[in-house]
Amino acid sequence: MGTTATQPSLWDRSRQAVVASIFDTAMRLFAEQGYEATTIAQIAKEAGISQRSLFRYFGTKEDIVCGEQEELGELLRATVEAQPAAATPWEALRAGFEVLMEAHGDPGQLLEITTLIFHTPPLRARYTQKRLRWQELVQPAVTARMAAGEGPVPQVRAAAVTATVFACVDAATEAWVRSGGSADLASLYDEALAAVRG
Amino acid sequence: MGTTATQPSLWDRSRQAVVASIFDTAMRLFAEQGYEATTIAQIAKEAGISQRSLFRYFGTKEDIVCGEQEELGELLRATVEAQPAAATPWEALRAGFEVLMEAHGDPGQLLEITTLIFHTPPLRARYTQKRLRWQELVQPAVTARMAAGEGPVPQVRAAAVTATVFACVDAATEAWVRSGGSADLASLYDEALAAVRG
DNA sequence: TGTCCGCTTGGCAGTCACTGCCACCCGGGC
DNA sequence: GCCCGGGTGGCAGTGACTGCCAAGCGGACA
Repeated sequence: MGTTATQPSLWDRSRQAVVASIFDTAMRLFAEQGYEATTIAQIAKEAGISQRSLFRYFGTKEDIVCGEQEELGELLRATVEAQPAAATPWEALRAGFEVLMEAHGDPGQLLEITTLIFHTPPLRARYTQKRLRWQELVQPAVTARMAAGEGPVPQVRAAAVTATVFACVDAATEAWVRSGGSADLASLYDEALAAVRG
Repeated sequence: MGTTATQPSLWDRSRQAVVASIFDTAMRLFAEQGYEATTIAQIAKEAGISQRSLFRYFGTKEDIVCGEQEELGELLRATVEAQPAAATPWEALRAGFEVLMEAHGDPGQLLEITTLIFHTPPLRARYTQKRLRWQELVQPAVTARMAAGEGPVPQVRAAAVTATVFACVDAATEAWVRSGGSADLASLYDEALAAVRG
């Protein structure tokens, strides 16, 4: 997919507009009444769209909030694999997450989304499930970097390293949310990893 | 009766019997047709109980499989807190999981349950969600052990250590499932943690 | 023994997320 | 003017789950 730098295409444009409209409406309602108390019917109505069409844009209610993770996973994988061969898995993954953080435009909105996810159990479950997919995506790169100079790497070892990095990202994100977004996410991550590996 | 620890109470007994009957029926059907293709109505019918009552024993379909995690969390917390004060958080948590593994009677059934969970995304999401609760339970004990001799411990650090241990348990469990139960779970865990902290 | 009481149970109707199906509309090519 | 492909809405249905209420059942007690 890296080849086709997909142009806006006028058709995508309107699609993006509809998606954004649904998303904004939903986030407003979630903030006003809570996630569970807001029904799909209500979101569709206020966004001026049929319930049926809403499900064509977002497969599930959870995906209205957690949807964009899909694309970001690919970016993470590509970034990690693009790191210099000399980089350790830890360094490569850290670089990957650094890019992800920059990739998100509005930091205020990111905080809003993340806070909602971390305070809503079913959303957090979905979020974790998608991050599991990310782990599978970067696993090959991690395995390759761990194999440098030595024999084959047991899957457990690569899986453990990957999962640990994600666990630290999680701990850092939680602390970031708890701080109301005032703390520095990258510093929190470094402190988390230092506590583990230090 | 003599010791206050467990009161069979005759009433609990029949409850346990009903729970086991529902559980066995469900696991059989899940194995035959898959988790998603099996409906609550079908489980209730084959277990000879009304749908309404089934939901009184298991709040959700997922809890039929992931239900017993609730009680085990308390056992984990108690065990970790009961470790000698000199034990590091890593040692205390490892001891906790060791007890958990022994706590489960039938290892074959444990493998069956775990395999099902790891192969069914919504179940795995639920499972992860419950393990998050375990993390909250043991967090105080971890914090206390990290504070030994030093100043207050930032929450990120304790959360990172806890989450890392759980990540390694997860990696080990996945490898264990992949091996069909033939590998040794404790050894896999040790190897996972060594890959991270080594 | 009969009666009351608390607890469990089952059925029923309703909600909500989500899906399949089909009829409809709308812009562009011929 | 006609056709046609893709987006859209409505509608009925499924499956998980909940609230409500009436019925059963065992024990306590007179």
